[in-house]
Amino acid sequence: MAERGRRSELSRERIAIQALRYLDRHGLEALSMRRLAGDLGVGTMTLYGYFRDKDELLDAVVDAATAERPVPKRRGRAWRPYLRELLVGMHASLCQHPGLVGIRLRRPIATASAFEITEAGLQALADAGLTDEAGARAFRALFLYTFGSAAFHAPPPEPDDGPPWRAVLASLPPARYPILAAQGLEVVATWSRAGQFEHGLDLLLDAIEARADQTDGSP
Amino acid sequence: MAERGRRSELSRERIAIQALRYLDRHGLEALSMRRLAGDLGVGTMTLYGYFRDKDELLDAVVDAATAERPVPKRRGRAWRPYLRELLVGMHASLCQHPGLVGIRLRRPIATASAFEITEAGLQALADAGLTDEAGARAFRALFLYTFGSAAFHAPPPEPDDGPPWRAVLASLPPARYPILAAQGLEVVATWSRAGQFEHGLDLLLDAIEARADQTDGSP
DNA sequence: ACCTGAACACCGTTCAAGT
DNA sequence: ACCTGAACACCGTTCAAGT
Repeated sequence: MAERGRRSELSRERIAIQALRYLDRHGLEALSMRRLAGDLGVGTMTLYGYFRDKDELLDAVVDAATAERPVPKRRGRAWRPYLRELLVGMHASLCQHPGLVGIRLRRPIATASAFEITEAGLQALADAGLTDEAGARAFRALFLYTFGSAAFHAPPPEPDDGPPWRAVLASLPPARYPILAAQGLEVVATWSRAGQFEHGLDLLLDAIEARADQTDGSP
Repeated sequence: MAERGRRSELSRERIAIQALRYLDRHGLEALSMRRLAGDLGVGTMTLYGYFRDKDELLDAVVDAATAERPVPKRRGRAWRPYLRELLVGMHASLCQHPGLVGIRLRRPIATASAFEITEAGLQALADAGLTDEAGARAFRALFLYTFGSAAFHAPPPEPDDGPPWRAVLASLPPARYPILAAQGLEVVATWSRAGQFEHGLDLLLDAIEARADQTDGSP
């Protein structure tokens, strides 16, 4: 009898890709070795033939997501638009796969492919005229801001009962919270509006450019 | 017979403070209802008389940590040094209690006490001359950068086997990673050096100040 | 009123056994 | 070689019972 044929194609990569799909659909909390194995139509312990433990599998999931969106090529662009594209892409990738944030938070990923974006960013900042140290610090700041933005991008899967802030904002005593009591809803709406990430990113790039000009000694 | 007397003082606050201590010592992964109850010398189910579920307990832990470090008073200071102190304090609090990062990441906290720092920050930015929207966006950028910085501050409890990057950095092919292959260790060392957080914070404040001056119309 | 043991439906992982 | 059921030491939470 012809089998479904799923098991015959089992590999580290196939398992990681399926895990990423599971993550996108059900979230990090729901991803267990037992459920992933069931999804793949194999016994739970089969997965341990491909990965030492769950952490090693999650590392492979991060790599699978990284491979999905290669670091863009420079193609002669100026440092600033290129750097901006690097980080907008990283932000989009993390927002597309929100589960990755939790994985990378628990234990920083240090693989060669994870360093590709770092290399590209440092190169761009060197071209901008920053010293090695200023470039390293500036890229780290951009990375941390991008990661923080993605971490707070969406209350993962359940906005069930309306905006969770509304009741709290309405209850703030105006004497102690003059701004939020009056305009809290607008403030919160601004935060989740499109362009918020890019706004902060452009602030950082403004400051980096200003310092680069200073270092250059040009007027 | 005189009991140890621990149970008689049980309250939401006492439980939350003990949970925070447990979190600091053993990390978020290790904190279970069973172990916390054992720590307090009560049965596991006793905790459910004070909190509906674990999430509600974790919210109380965040509040306990927030109460520990009140939002500093303005006391007539200029907007920029004050705003800087607000965020340096938040960063220090998150680094002092690394488990809080994981809690707040899973589900944004929206309590009145969590909004205190927002109110203070928005007030400072209004004094700087930013519009309501620019102030809301700038504060959000500062908050997200600060949170991201704290999230990557320390690989929680185990740097066991030396720097985890060393081997990976040494293996990067210089042709594709010219900067990191040559100076990877210095780059990574710069990231974890004291002052990295403040460096990025000052970049953001520089850009905010520059835009504020522009809005003012002053030369 | 306040507390709690037993039980249920889950985890990740080890081990010894299957083919 | 590759796969896997049973078992172990855990979870959060419900329920019914204790005082």
